Amino acid sequence: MDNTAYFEAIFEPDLLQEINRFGVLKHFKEGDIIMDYGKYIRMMPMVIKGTLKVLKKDETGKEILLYYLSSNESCSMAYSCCLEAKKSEVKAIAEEDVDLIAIPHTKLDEWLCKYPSWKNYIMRSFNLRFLELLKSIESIAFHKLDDRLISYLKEKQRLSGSSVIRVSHYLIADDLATSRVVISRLLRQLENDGRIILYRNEIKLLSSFDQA
Amino acid sequence: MDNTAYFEAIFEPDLLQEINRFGVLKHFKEGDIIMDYGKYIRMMPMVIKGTLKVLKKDETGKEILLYYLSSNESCSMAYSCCLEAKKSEVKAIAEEDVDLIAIPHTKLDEWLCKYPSWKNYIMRSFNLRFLELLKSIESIAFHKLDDRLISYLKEKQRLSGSSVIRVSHYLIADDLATSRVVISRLLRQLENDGRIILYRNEIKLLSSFDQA
DNA sequence: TGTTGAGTGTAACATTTGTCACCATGATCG
DNA sequence: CGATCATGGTGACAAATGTTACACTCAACA
Repeated sequence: MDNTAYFEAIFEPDLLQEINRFGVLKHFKEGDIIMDYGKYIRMMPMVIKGTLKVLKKDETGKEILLYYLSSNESCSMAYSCCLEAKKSEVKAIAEEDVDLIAIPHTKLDEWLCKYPSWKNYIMRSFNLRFLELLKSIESIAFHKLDDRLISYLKEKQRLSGSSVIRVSHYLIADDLATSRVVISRLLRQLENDGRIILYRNEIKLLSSFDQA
Repeated sequence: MDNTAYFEAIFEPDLLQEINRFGVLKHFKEGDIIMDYGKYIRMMPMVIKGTLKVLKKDETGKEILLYYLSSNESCSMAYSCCLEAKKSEVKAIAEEDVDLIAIPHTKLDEWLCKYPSWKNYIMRSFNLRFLELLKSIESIAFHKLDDRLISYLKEKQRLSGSSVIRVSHYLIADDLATSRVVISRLLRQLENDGRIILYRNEIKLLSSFDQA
């Protein structure tokens, strides 16, 4: 196991041992479905490496991106579902290759009382999830598609660490719950404004992109 | 204190005593602001009586309704904020007269370990809040305004227990983050379809309203 | 080499939602 | 009674987004 430095910094040794003993290390490849609608949730995932995205769909099957989960983050929504063995309302897909530790829900509860650092971690995770969902609502409710597209591209840039983004117009349209034609139209506009350059399956953000 | 039967049913006597000792009973009148943007949160509210609504606003001040909180429900978003003494991202207004018990955050933590029924209550609350936010996202992202208006009216009907809803077009427009003219237009359409009757400050849902 | 499929550009049009302007009505209060 | 204000009805138009249809390019591959 690598990349656990963050956890070593915030958890006491006893807890780390328990995580090692009871947590189940899982690997997913880019595109793998980590959690799907309607499946029962019995574990909470802690992401060690990589990024996954969390989606919600409507009755007709159209999906929208809720947020990303990266290294050291957890999906506490999963935790709150464990209690009553609820079915999932969301889907999670590996955006890149992902390593995560799945913690069984019996331990989640036990550690809550036993380790203050665990309780803090969980509470911070709850708070982060709420904030992400609120951000998502704000974006959908108050911002026009062109703004949302720009935010989307910036987030991709941040996650990949590169200003060249490998993604098709179709995929963007799916994540923003609109159609490909609309996205192509807006991207073309951004290109005309000299903020990006479009290639096949690739978008290059220019230095002028960050304006406004 | 009245209307605490629900809590008596799910909490053990010891915990009820503690709630009585450390919880602060507060009253709000219809329209009172219970929590506002940017204020620090140090308590978690448990609603005893009445209904309050929770809003989020954008930079320009436009607000949108997130969800309602009614009897026996708690805002666990507040709880998760307590840990780091965060500022509120949302506003809460009394929809009708409200009685609630405010629990100081030190006790929140303490009881989590001490009383399993409290932990269950809190976890269920977290889960409910997540589900409400997801419902809100689904509504905004996937449904047209006419559907959202219908859902809004149904929710009002459910909360008031009456098919006569006292509300102005302006208020609906605020809650749905749109303009009065748009709402008036859609309501007129619903009236033409024979599903509602419009009066001043009042909307009557007909029996045909529940269709489709 | 030719075929196939995914990705993209683009026009034309429909629908939904937002905005502005103006008027009408009913409530309140001096 | 008359002034004022909140509420809501309506037309006209603008802007944003959705939809359909079709052409073109590129990569993969038989």
